Amino acid sequence: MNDMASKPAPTSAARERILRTAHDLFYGEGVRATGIDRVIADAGVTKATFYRHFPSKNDLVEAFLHFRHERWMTWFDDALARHASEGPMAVVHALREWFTQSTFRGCAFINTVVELGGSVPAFEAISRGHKQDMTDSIRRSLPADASSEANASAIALAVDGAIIRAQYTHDAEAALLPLSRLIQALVSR
Amino acid sequence: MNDMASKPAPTSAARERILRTAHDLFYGEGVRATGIDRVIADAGVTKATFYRHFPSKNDLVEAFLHFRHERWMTWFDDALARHASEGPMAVVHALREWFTQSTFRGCAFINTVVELGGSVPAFEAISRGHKQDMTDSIRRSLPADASSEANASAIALAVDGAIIRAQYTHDAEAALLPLSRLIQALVSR
DNA sequence: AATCAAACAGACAGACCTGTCTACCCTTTT
DNA sequence: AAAAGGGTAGACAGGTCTGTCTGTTTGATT
Repeated sequence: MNDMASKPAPTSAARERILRTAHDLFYGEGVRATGIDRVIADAGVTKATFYRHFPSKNDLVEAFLHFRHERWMTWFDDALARHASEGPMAVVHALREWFTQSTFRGCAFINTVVELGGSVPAFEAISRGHKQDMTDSIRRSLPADASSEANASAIALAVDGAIIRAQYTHDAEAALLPLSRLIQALVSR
Repeated sequence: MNDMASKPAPTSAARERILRTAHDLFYGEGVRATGIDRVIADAGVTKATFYRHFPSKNDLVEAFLHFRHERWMTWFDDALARHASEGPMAVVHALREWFTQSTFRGCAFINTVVELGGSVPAFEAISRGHKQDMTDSIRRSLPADASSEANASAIALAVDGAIIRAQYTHDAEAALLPLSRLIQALVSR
């Protein structure tokens, strides 16, 4: 007997379309600014189908954050590897790729925490996990010595500052230049 | 003759109450999360009175940002002066005062830009002005040499990162420790 | 061929949001 | 005394939001 009969398919064409559509809208225009109806219309599904896969909007937001995490970390690790020859400056060159994209609108995790405040603690926890993973990636890109842990944490903090600055100035270099200065100072002590 | 007859009083008890109420709600719960009705109820005025002073919600948000700017910069300059004996670390001690307040919920300007996206360019411009003034205050707290300008810009970027980290970790020291490390590295080259 | 899950189609409820409008009151100024 | 500005009180319009519901069609498995 199968007592999982009530669960929808864990994966399906409709579910994928909903998730990808939600990703583009939530990231590009904001979670709060994007209504469920808009996701449904753009994904080309119906309300019943949508609610079969995602019982509430919060469930969709959570799926969006996980999806975004996978996507972003894969890109970030790859970009750091491609710029490994730049040493500790690899992160600056990686971020430049991101900041200059026309779709850039800051960090999805920071944005979501700011937009929804502390009203959904689960989102904050997911965001902390994301930032921890980002910090670990940065640490792995540094020479492994006694200070790499603390340096990675400091660089990650500066990266968040750079993301925010790129977001409100719409100027990648205005964010990357001070970031370079900070990293340079940190690793050349 | 008085051709300003149609303008409401530039200052009045009701207007002050609306603005202070809006400040607490907009900062504490978010601009988007706070409805006009809530501001009106908490301020103890009526809708007609509210709309006499602020023709639209956006007008109130703009007044809120100016009010917040005055309030925050006054505190920040004072805090930097009080911790001047700490040298370049003054900013860390100043921020500790803020981060440990129970009402701390990040930077009102970053939050507003993130919440409303680019939908209201005026808010982005006000936020850039605020960050410029913050950077200038930081610069004035540093020894005036050839690198103070660039250092202030870098520290301001790190401060934004620290604000964000304090906001999503709810842990002041988790933000202040890496910030200290960055500043220390920067000024001790 | 029968069955069943998944998707389609779209009406509907109930809440909340911004902003308008009518009517009355009180205080200050003229 | 009268006029006028700022306030109280609250109904109302028109839109948007999340989420529920009824019923139909399609397609794959059995």
